[in-house]
Amino acid sequence: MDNTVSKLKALADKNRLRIFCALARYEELCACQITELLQVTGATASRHLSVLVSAGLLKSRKDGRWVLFSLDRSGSGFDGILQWLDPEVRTSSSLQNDLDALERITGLARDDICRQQRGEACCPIKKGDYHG
Amino acid sequence: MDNTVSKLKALADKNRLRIFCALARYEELCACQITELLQVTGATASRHLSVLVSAGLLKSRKDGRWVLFSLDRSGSGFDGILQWLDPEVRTSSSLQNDLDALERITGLARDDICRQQRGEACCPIKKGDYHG
DNA sequence: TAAATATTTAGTTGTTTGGCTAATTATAAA
DNA sequence: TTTATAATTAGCCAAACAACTAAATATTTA
Repeated sequence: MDNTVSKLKALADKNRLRIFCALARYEELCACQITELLQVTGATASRHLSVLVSAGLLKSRKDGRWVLFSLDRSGSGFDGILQWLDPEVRTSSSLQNDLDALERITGLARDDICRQQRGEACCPIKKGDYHG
Repeated sequence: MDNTVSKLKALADKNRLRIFCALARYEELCACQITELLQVTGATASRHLSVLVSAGLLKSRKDGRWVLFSLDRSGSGFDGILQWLDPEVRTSSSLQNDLDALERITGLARDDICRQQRGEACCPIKKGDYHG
């Protein structure tokens, strides 16, 4: 039962539910893509992701510098969760907005997302490129 | 979506999940029976119940002095919730304990439950009964 | 090996929450 | 109509939580 409460608590937050729904649509997303979707700091996104992983709803794997997250479908009752959430998701305009945003985000190179999150310009002048 | 988050928040508490599971088994329970089950004050039980009602998971009706609560099965996705929670409930020993407790509680007269909760003895001497 | 960088962890702050007691409301009984 | 009482609301406190910034960790590239 404590396990079930953990899962419910993990999903009972708007931003974490957005993450979960995003991953119901996109097989894998990295931390910086989630950060971009939620429009919060990387630290905040990371903490939300760790809550979902701890609850057994997400799993993660490392790919070089990036960490990729996906749904952990092995948990008991997982299909029930999806069956419950699916109709809610379909009818939520804010979650539809997220899907639009994700289409853009997944179309970008991850480096560019991170660069933008650091507040740098899109195409900074690299050392040696500027011959004034 | 806010609606969905409300439902998840409502269920994401141990005591509220216990209430929900109790009502999945017993068609109707009054506030004092829930209070007895959770072993909290009546005020606390009442607040938990109101959270569940506000989220659209429970409904209530008045029966004289008592208020009876039951699952509100009309909400969208309700079956999905039950399908998810059912296997979790079956395998939880603490929820099984609750079912045992409920068997006892539902076997008592509601007046007796309330009297006990007020800290009175089972069969108090009524005014005029004592001729010392 | 040194510098850059994606992610996580630590530490802080304001808000929410779950419990209690006391006061209030609504119904039943005397 | 007064008293008793089941339930709710108000007000309080400690614990949990979500967000941030800054520091640490791990990996890649120069």
